Amino acid sequence: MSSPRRRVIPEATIARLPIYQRCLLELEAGGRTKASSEQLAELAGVNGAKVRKDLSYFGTYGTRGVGYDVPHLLHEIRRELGMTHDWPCVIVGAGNLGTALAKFGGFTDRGFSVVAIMDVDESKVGQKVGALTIRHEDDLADVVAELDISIGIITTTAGAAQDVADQMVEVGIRSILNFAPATLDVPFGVLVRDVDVAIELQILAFHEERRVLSEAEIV
Amino acid sequence: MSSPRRRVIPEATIARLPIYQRCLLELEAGGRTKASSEQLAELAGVNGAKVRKDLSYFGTYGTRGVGYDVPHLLHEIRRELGMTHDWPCVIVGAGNLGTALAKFGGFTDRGFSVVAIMDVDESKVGQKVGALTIRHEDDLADVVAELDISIGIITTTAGAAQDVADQMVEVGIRSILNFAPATLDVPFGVLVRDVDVAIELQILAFHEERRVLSEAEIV
DNA sequence: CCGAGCTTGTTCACAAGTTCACAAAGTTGC
DNA sequence: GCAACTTTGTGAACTTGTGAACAAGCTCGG
Ligand SMILES: NC(=O)c1ccc[n+]([C@@H]2O[C@H](COP(=O)([O-])OP(=O)(O)OC[C@H]3O[C@@H](n4cnc5c(N)ncnc54)[C@H](O)[C@@H]3O)[C@@H](O)[C@H]2O)c1
Ligand SMILES: NC(=O)c1ccc[n+]([C@@H]2O[C@H](COP(=O)([O-])OP(=O)(O)OC[C@H]3O[C@@H](n4cnc5c(N)ncnc54)[C@H](O)[C@@H]3O)[C@@H](O)[C@H]2O)c1
Repeated sequence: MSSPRRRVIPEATIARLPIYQRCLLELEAGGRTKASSEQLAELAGVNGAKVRKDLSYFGTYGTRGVGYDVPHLLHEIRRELGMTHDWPCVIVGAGNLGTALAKFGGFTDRGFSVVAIMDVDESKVGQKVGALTIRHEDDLADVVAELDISIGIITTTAGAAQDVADQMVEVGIRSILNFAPATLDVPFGVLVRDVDVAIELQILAFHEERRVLSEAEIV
Repeated sequence: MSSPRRRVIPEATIARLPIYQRCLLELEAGGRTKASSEQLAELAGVNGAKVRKDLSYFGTYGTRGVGYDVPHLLHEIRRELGMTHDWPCVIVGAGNLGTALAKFGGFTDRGFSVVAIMDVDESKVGQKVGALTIRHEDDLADVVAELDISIGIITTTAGAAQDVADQMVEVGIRSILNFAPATLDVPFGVLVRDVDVAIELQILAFHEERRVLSEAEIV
C-alpha cells in the first residue's frame, strides 16, 4: 500500500482543530455549505493563512476560487480528531468538580461520554451521580477493562493526584486530563493535559497588575 | 528614580510562574529554605535551564553555588504575579459550573475571591450560592463598581458568551476567563483566556487515535 | 474557449521559545 | 588562602510557530 504521507502535525495545529470543528458546526447549523479560509479564520479568531496552513497538513480539502466545503471539511476534521467513534472516560474524584463534570452533558455531542466515576471515600461509593453510581477507586482496573476506557480524568485533591495517575497508568490508561493543581510524573508514552483554573486567573492577574503599573508610569 | 529595567516577559514564562509558585509553596511547607534550579525543575516538570532563564527575567534572586532562597523567591514571584493583594472576581452564569466554581474555596489561597455571581434567569436571582446571593445580570455595572471587580468569569451557555463579554467590557472589565466554548471578540487591550475542557479531551483523543494507527502500522 | 476575479496551498523570512554549554561567582574543606 | 566543587546567569544555536506574499488552480460570464 502506498503510504499516504503521514506528516508530523504541529501541536499548535492540533489544538486549533477542535476550534475549527466548532466553527464549522456553527456554519453548518446556519445552512452554509461553503466557507473560505478568511471566513473560518474570522470565526475562529485567527488569520486566514494559519487556517490554510493548518488544514493543508491533512490534505487538500479546499477548492481554489471557492473555499472549503463545510460538511466535507467537517467530516475530515472529525476523522483526524478521532471523533468518528465514541471515547469512554472515567472520572476519579467524585467531589464538587468531578460530579459537575459527570453530570454535564455537553461532551457527548463531541464524542466523549463519562461512563464511570470513582472515589476512595466509602461514604460516597454507591451514591448516584446522574445515571452513574460511584464505584470504589480500587475497582479501577475492572472498570477500565469492562468499559474499554482509554481516557482518565483526575478531579481528586492535589495530594492524591499522583497516586491516581500511577494507578491509571498501571491499568493501561495513556491519556489523562488532570484538574488537580499538581505536576504529574508519568512514563514516556502517557499524555497528560492539565486544566488549572487558578493558573489562568494568575496569568490574567499578572497582566492586570502590569497594566496598572504601566498606566501609573505614563502619568 | 533609575528605571528598574522592565524587560518584556515571554508569555510562556508567565504561564510557568504560577507553577513555580506552587512548587515553592510545597518546598516551604516541607521546611526547605533553599532549592536549586534543578530541584525546582524536577518538581515543576521542566528542565533546569528553563527555570533559571525564566527567573532571570525578574532579577538575580539566586546565589551561585547554593541555589535560590525559597521564601525570598516565593515573595518575588508573588509580587510579580500581583499576588500581594486580593483580586475580586465576578462569575456570570449561575449554572452547573458557575455555582461549582463559586463554592470552590481553593482560589482564595491564591489571592482570588469570587465576590459576586449573576444570571439572567429570574428564577435563580435571589437564590444563595454559598455565602453569595445570585444577582441579576443587568446589575453588572453596579456590582463591578461597588466591589471594585477587575476579573470576569463567563460560565453561561456558548450562545450568551459574546453578549456577556460585551457587557463586561462595557463596564470596564479587561480580564476575562471564559469557560463557554465560543471564540470571543473583544477590543484591543482586553485579555481573554479560554478554558475549554472539550478541546483538551479532543487533543487527547487525537493522540490516542494516532497511537492506535501507528501501532497498527508496526504490525 | 478565454480572461477576470477569487481562493487555495506553499514558500520564505521572521518571531518566539527551548536547550546547550560555559564563564562567573559563590561555598566548603583543608 | 586556595583548590575542588557547585550552581547561577546568559549568549548562542536550534526548534517551533506565525504571517506576508504569491503562483497555481478553480469558477463564471460572455
Ligand atoms: N471545584 C472547583 O470548582 C474546582 C475548580 C478548579 C480546580 N479544582 C480542582 O479540582 C480538584 C477537585 O476539586 P473539588 O472541589 O471537586 O474537591 P473535593 O474535595 O470536593 O473532591 C475531591 C474528591 O476526591 C476524592 N479523593 C481524594 N483522594 C482520592 C483518591 N486517592 N482516589 C479517589 N478519589 C479521591 C475525595 O474523596 C473527594 O470526593 C481539586 O484538586 C481542585 O483544586 C476544583
Ligand atoms: N458543567 C460543566 O462541567 C462544564 C464543563 C466544561 C465547560 N462547560 C461550559 O460552561 C458553560 C456553563 O455550563 P453549565 O453546565 O454551568 O451550564 P448551565 O446551563 O447549567 O448554566 C448556564 C447558566 O448561564 C445562564 N445564562 C444564560 N445566558 C445568560 C446571560 N446572557 N447572562 C447571564 N447568565 C446567563 C443560564 O441562566 C444558566 O444559569 C457552558 O458553556 C458549558 O459548555 C461546563
